[in-house]
Amino acid sequence: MFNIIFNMTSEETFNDKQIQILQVAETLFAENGFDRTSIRSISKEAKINVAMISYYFGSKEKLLESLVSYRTKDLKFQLENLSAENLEPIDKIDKLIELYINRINCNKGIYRILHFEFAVGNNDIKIEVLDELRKGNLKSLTAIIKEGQNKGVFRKDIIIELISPTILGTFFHFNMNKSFFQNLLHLNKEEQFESYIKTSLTKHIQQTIKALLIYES
Amino acid sequence: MFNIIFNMTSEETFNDKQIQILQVAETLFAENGFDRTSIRSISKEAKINVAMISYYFGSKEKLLESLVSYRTKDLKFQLENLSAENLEPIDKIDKLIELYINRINCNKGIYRILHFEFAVGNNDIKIEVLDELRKGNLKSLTAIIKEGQNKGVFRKDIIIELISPTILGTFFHFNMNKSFFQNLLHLNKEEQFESYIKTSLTKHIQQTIKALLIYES
DNA sequence: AACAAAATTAAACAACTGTTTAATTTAAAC
DNA sequence: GTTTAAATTAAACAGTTGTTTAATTTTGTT
Repeated sequence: MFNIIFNMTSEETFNDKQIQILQVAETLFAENGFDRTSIRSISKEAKINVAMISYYFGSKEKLLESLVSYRTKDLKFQLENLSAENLEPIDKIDKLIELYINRINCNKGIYRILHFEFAVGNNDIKIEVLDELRKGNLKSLTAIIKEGQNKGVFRKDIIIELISPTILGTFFHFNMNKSFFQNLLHLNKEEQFESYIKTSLTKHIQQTIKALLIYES
Repeated sequence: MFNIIFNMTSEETFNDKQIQILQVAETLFAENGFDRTSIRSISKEAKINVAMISYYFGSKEKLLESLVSYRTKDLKFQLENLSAENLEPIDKIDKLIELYINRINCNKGIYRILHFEFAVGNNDIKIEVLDELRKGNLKSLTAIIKEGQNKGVFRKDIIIELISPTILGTFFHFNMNKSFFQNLLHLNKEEQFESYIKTSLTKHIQQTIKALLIYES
């Protein structure tokens, strides 16, 4: 009857209606979380019938999976170019951190969702795309740090695996306690908060990582 | 009739039944998240009637609030004592980080809950206890850093507000991507993972913060 | 124009949600 | 033992949830 193929694992192409739904879902999931977002609110916001979501995606969870693969499609190759660039290792670190933050900041929605929905004991939802992405990131970072170590600029007793938790952890923690820090740092307006991330927070993280890499105790 | 005072802001004392409920709630909230945990499942696990939760705590959200204040009671005082201790600022930083991690690690449940439930745009749930806790933490940290700055040990252009996001963010990010790091660092057994946190991760964070505080660029 | 497939709809469904009710049992005080 | 308040219960309540049905409209093909 309604012969829709739900598991289009290799190459998913979404039509206009599906993309419309995905965009609304992204906004609402990011705003309220997966559980607190009803498919009725999605359908209402997207101005489509509730049944269309089941019709197109199969279920609410499948909708989330589709959303993830829709948004993390081209993300993978972003960092690889950087480590190949003709820059000093320390400047590469600066650029890498800036790239990280900018990238995540521009795709707040999906990263917020990922951060939440896949970190809980939410083992029902498993996405291997995410694992590949993380491993790719680690590889690029390792290349840069090894280069710096060979040049004698970076210390050699660094646990490289713990660098990105510090970068990303700091950023996410700051974002996730947004209202607290808005209040604390008097960043009431959205643009102020955004600006603070792009300048002070980015600089803080760069400073931190560089200090860790260079400082001799 | 059922004259129970729900807003016992200053001094809340819980009876055995309430503590029993709180403990079960903590486990289930941490395992499945706040939304995915029904009060029926709590009541079933705690072997009490559903109505008892409303009876004792007022509502599901109030239960969560009670849980938070129940678990974060004495952290505040531990930190306050630390900054008053007779130690060099740099050793206080070490101790503070160790205290943080140990504390959070021993109370995984509640911190996992906090991390998730209050980070989303979950503005319905507002807990002033949490805000006080964070501000208290910041105050203790500020005291230590200021002391170090006055002694000429720490640099003066540090944004103190961004220190604890780095400490906590790193720790949480590591924990929330547990399975990834277990795989990456070959910490398959639980005790190995725990041990890694207590040694390598703690050391990494201490090293990072100290480097940031001391390093002259 | 006629037909079939796809898209869209309103309504129903069944299960679950947090909370409240009113009745009953337990405990404490006198 | 009686009285009174607290604790506990099963049941009902009112709402929401994700999903499915079956009917209707739209679209594309011949």
